[in-house]
Amino acid sequence: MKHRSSLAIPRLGGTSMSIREVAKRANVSTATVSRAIHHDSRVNAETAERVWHAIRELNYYPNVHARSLASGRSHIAGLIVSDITNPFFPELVQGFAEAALESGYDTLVASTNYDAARTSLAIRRMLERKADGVAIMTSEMDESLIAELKNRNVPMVFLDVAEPGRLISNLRVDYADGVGTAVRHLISLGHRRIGFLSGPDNLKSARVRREAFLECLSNAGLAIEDPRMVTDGGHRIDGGFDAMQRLLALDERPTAVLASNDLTAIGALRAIRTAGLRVPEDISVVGFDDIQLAAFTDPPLTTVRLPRTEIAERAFECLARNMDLGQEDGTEPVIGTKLVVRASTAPYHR
Amino acid sequence: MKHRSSLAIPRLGGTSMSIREVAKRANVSTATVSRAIHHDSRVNAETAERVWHAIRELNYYPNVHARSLASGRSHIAGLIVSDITNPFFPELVQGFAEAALESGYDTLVASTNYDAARTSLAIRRMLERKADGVAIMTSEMDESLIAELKNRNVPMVFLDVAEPGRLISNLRVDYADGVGTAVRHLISLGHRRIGFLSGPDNLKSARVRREAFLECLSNAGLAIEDPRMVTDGGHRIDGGFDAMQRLLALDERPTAVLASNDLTAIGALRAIRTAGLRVPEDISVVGFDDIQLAAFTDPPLTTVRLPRTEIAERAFECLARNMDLGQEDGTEPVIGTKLVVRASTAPYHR
DNA sequence: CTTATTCTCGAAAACGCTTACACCGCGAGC
DNA sequence: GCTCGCGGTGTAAGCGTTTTCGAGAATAAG
Repeated sequence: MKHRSSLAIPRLGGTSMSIREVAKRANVSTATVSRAIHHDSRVNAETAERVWHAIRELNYYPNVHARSLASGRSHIAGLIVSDITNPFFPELVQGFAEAALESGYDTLVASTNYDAARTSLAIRRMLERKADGVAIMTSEMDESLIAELKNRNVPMVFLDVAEPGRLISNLRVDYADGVGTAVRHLISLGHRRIGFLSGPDNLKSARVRREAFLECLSNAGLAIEDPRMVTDGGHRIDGGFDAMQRLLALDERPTAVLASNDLTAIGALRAIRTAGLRVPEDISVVGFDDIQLAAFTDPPLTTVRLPRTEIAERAFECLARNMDLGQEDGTEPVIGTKLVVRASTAPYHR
Repeated sequence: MKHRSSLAIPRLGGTSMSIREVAKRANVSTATVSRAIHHDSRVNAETAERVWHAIRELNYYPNVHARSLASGRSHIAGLIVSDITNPFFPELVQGFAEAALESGYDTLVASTNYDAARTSLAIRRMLERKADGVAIMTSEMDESLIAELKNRNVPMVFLDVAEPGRLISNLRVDYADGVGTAVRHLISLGHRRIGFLSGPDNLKSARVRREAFLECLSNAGLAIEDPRMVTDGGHRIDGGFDAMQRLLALDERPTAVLASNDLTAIGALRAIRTAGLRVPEDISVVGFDDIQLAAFTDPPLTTVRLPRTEIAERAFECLARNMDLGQEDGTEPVIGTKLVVRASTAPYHR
């Protein structure tokens, strides 16, 4: 028994305190130290205090790898997003990571870049690192991949894509309501020819928004006659720019447009101005998401706020329910939206 | 010896393949399997093939926690940024994570939010997760914290804050050059009264940019007379807005301004327009960073491009040199900048 | 044909923690 | 007076790898 590894070979990482040193110092066994650390009620209060004292004195903190190996829990929460570069996501990541941290979880972020191979790799990483739970905030997700997680009993939470089930939750954003208030806002301003800059068709949430738009319009007796009035802006600035140009080229161009997200709206803003028109005098535009930037476009963008921080927190809550409380059921909280009226919309005139 | 843990208690995570099963399947010892996995040249090619075959058949992948525990290496790279919500960072995170992934590292991101407590916590997390290396892309970093990492021989790389040393690298951005070309650009357009919207004073890089600005101007014989011509925009949109308003209120307002970052410039853009003036006809503005958004402001922003992806890749390279190649020295690559001329600058007239 | 090398490989210790199980007083119940 | 239960604690097995050490076979050298 020639222990003392750290003495033999000064491994990378240097000498690090182990639970044994704490045990020795506190004059107890390693088991008791472990129990004290986990606030196990079975250890005598006095003993526990002695242990904590030693811990502080030695500036000890447990080796997470050993801990994970022994306990089977990694205390890592996975978060998969489509594109961290999209301004929608950083706040989401931040909120999630923060909530996770509060519960003692580290967050492993993966950005799929809308790419199947990367997505698959992302799941693989979650599996390898043995994430205790995974939040999947992207829709490009193969069934087989989530099956892999399901098989291993990894709790999951989705954003608007899956049905809740065992260990699976889903956040449902009330897009219909959001789109509805936006459209009604436009209608109440007197607009009748309203265009829509949709998102990529393979994105469920984008489809939902478009459907909601269409339905809302026909409910108001304004059903779209020209199908070209809804056109794909790809949820990106340049896509929005192009899409808006198409709308402007129409014989009967819209007097107002609703964009499927703010990036698209920003592109539209530029296209309109480039065409020599003014917002909101000539055309009103409303976005969707309310990214931070929306308040600083020119003019400031009227948009439907999608509460990212709330989404993030709810998402982690869902996971925590399964991870910490050991519940097996999934839930489906509804996320509300809110119209933020700024200066890119105005009454229709002329 | 009652092994079969996975049979006894179906732990969370389900039955997971272990190296022993592979060994059994390939008719070798676990040691050989381990060696085969690591492409150890000492294992016979034929045996290795047999092992790999078994691995594929069983869909086996190693338990990272066991691996980390035994090897002392976590294959986790830490990345600490000040604010992931700041559009400057997501690209950085993305680039870093990507580079890391290619070398088999997962990235643990921490956002300090410019807060000392959080920063301290971030370091702690890196320590606990035993990150093999840490990239520190924020300047609010206490000496004592980095000492903690240094003690444990964790390689580090900084962005413009530290001196390189043992296991410590530093990326040096050539701000002087960037600011220089921007100022010369403005001067060549005929501008003589040039204002500066600086960043927060506690940020080293912000100070450097301001100094460079001042020096560059005096080199050109245009030394600033009115100290109010350089004012703090806080590196944020609203800060830039306010700062620009202060500049506009001056008796002799500038005909061009250089902002310490793009966010500030965007705020300035709005302030100028709000004051009823036009960019670039009345005032030219140039930003710094070239965030994605800069191409889509109105007008598109002339700015100094700071290559974030390159920074990210270089940063990881620096760490990898120490982590993988085992070199002990640090380096200090210089990161160049490039002026991107768009439409927010124009010749001075009248 | 023996001895020294080189190749391959296996046994088993070690990594640092968790946890099932055993154990040891000690007051309570009969 | 003896068993029972229980709060507290220690012992040691086990988590799934990596890695040292040495053994055996095969090859090279003498």
